[in-house]
Amino acid sequence: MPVRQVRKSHSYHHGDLRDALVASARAILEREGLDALSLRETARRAGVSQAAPYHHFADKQALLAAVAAKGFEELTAAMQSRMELESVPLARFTATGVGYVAFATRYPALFALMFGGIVEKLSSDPDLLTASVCAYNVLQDAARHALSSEGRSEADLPMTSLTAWSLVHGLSKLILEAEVSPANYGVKTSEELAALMLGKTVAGDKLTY
Amino acid sequence: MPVRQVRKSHSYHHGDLRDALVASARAILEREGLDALSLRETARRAGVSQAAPYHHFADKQALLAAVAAKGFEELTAAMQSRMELESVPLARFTATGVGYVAFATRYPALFALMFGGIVEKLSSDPDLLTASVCAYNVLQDAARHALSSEGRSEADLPMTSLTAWSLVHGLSKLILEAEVSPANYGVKTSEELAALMLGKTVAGDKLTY
DNA sequence: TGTACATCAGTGAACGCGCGTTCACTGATGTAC
DNA sequence: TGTACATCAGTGAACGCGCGTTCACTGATGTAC
Repeated sequence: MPVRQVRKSHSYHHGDLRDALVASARAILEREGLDALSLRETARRAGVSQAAPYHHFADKQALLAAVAAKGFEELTAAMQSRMELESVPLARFTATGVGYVAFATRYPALFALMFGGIVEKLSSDPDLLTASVCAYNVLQDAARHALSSEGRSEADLPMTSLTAWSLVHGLSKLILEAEVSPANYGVKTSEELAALMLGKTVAGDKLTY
Repeated sequence: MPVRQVRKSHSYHHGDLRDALVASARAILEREGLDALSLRETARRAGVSQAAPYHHFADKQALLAAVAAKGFEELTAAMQSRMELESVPLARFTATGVGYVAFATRYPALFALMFGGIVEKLSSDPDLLTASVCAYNVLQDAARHALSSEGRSEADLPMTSLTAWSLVHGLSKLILEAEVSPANYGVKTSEELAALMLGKTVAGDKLTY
């Protein structure tokens, strides 16, 4: 006997409305953008009345926080899966960056929600905080291994991580918001551009920052 | 005889409402943030009826575009004034980056307006396009001189500029939106953090990207 | 096994809100004669 | 120099809109007995 009822059709109760609302919000984000993301529209998409979400989220901000947390989980997975394609520490490190840019440019509105200052609860929502810290840790762990494989001091870790994060975060935002186009740099996709840029910061198998 | 009437008090006509509206919008941005920036509130602050702005701007977007254009002019000035404090090409280059971060973190909401995808007319408003291109040119010119002073090929210019831009843009956004704090890196201000980061990408008087 | 009942996830109507924009208007200005 | 008039930057009331949120409610569910 399942603890949680799963999607019984024609039932008065929904089954798993919370997840469905997060999914609806996500769908609106990707199809219509951030401006179109309202609680009412989210409820509409989930086939439920406008008041229903209040049984699962305290307010709109709480829904947004849940969507953002989901985004950070996916970002973590995107970075990890790229990293696992490589074996050399330095290549694994740059792969996390390529994964970051690939995720950002594939889900622009979600990325904007995660980093655009829209979610006010960043630090107060524990799930969201955890998810975002996890994502950062992927990058930082990869940086740690890269540094140690080059015999460099662990004292460099914070700045090396911050520099890498700035590079990929900045590139992502510039592609999304400042009309930077991979085509202007002789490549087709944003991940190729990220790989190209990160490659320039590596000289003779050595990390330059 | 002045072509344009300047601020006659108690006059029915305002004198220079267009500039006053841009200034009001700017003030709202800095004090209350982007969410509080409405056409009505802007008119209120300028001491004028809610319909008055329509004699100077086609719609809200046009006002936003004007504010953003002003922002790019100030960003250009901020980068230039930093650069002019230095004489060595490489130092002048990194100085533009420090100026960029200083501007971004001093005027967070304005910076968000300039780069947050809020202004839809980025490419269609010629003043805005010009202003943003000017800002980019400061950075690119500094990069060109830095490269040439090191005897490197001008072919590297696009990627070097993009890398520098990504670094400073990313750092700015991370400070503003991801709770990155200069204090965690042993410095007090965001410009010190920028200088520290950019310094790490320079090894033995050589640019590493 | 059957029934009473507490629980709680839904409903749908309503609230007040500030917004962007439009409209017919009016007062001030500068200019042609 | 004085006056008629075109121009245009203002006014203030009104429009419709979708929003977040609240409310009393109702139907479905699981459980104690």
